[in-house]
Amino acid sequence: MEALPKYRFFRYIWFGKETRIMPRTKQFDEKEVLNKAVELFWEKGFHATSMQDLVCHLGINRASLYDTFGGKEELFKKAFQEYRNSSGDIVKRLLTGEASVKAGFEKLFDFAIEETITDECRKGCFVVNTTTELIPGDETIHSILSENLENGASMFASVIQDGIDKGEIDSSKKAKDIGLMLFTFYNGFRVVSKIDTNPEKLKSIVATALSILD
Amino acid sequence: MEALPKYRFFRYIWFGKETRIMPRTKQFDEKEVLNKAVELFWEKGFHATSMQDLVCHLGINRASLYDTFGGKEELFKKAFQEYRNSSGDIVKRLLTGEASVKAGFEKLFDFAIEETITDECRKGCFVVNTTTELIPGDETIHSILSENLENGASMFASVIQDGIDKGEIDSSKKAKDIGLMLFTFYNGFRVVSKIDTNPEKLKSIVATALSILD
DNA sequence: TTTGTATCGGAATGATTGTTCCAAAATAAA
DNA sequence: TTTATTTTGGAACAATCATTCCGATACAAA
Repeated sequence: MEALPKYRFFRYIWFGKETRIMPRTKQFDEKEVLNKAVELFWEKGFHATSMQDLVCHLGINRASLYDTFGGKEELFKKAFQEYRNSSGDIVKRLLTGEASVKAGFEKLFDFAIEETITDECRKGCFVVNTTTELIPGDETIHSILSENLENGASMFASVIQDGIDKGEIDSSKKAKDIGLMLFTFYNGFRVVSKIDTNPEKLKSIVATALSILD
Repeated sequence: MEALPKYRFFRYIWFGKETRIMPRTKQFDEKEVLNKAVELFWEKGFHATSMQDLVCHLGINRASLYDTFGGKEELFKKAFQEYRNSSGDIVKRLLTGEASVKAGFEKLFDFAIEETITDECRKGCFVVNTTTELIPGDETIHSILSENLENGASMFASVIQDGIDKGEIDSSKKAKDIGLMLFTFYNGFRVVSKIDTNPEKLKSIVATALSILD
């Protein structure tokens, strides 16, 4: 026998007026807890992270976790979205905040190197990790990643096109092609820098890749 | 109380002469079964592949699996080694079997594209997948991946150096730097081609990357 | 203060995890 | 054929998995 649905704020609906009674408030900051989930999924990936891990590290109760974020998959997707939002903003800021196109790309890769040497547990890039872990698999994630690829490559391309328009970059070059290529390279860079964190080596790799802009 | 070790071929050892008795032989081809394990781990990764999955797809018994390959981790490492051996051979053959350096790299990337459009389940590259899944984590795997990076990049570099020596590539270029950069790009290419399998798009990305050899 | 309801802590659930064990079948040498 | 020993199939195992449930607690509104 199936249970009846549990209606919240029963009296409010029943009497049709503002007699809603507010219960106990949440005892944690939802954003803060979500950021902790980001850290954990980012480091270990979806499958290797257990709900037990999350309960331990998030500092909130099991039931609160389910009530607030849904199940494991739902929480992962929220955490992933949170990461994409914040890291997307950072990438845009780094790339467009410099005097020249090349300086922008250098800033972006310097930031990735900084993250690599700072983060002693080598989490890499959450998006790249998720790409290799969850394709093939979840279709929702796949379409998010497709959109991300599209946006990232076209962001790269538009910055380069600006450089071409300003005469900063040779007009024989194709912004779209180079943008897509550098975005692809960026993905590889986040893979390789999980293996080898030597900053000089990483800087040299970046310099060689960015020579395509000269 | 700990169990005594089980000595195999007991009588042989005991009497010190060739009285060994041969038992029942294995009813499966070890190499064949290992290749099926490669397929499964390659597609799903280490954590998402269960022993139950393996028992189902390998077609051999649970006990045989443990007797022949050890536990899950041991089997994964053997499967991973098998993949590295065979794919390493392929990469070397593709890269060095052409008339020019650039043609070699084109062959290599064409092969990757072919694999991408042939394999409808988008497994990508087992090595790249393993890098992002198991770092941070297993130190044995990490050192194998370090060695792989070293070998791959220096193979790329030596091919390029040959091209420079033959006057095929401008002598102002540094083989080691370009080799490392292209190897990094290759990693990214295997990530991106999990998301987008459009062969024309992929070919265009490769062409742009390889323009560094001109 | 009373009241109703959401949060909380933790136990409970059933499914699945990796691994081990054992009796029965199989087989190469004696 | 007998013998010794491994392979094999499947049950059994304890641990862990994601999820649900429930009584106690806490709190905003009445």
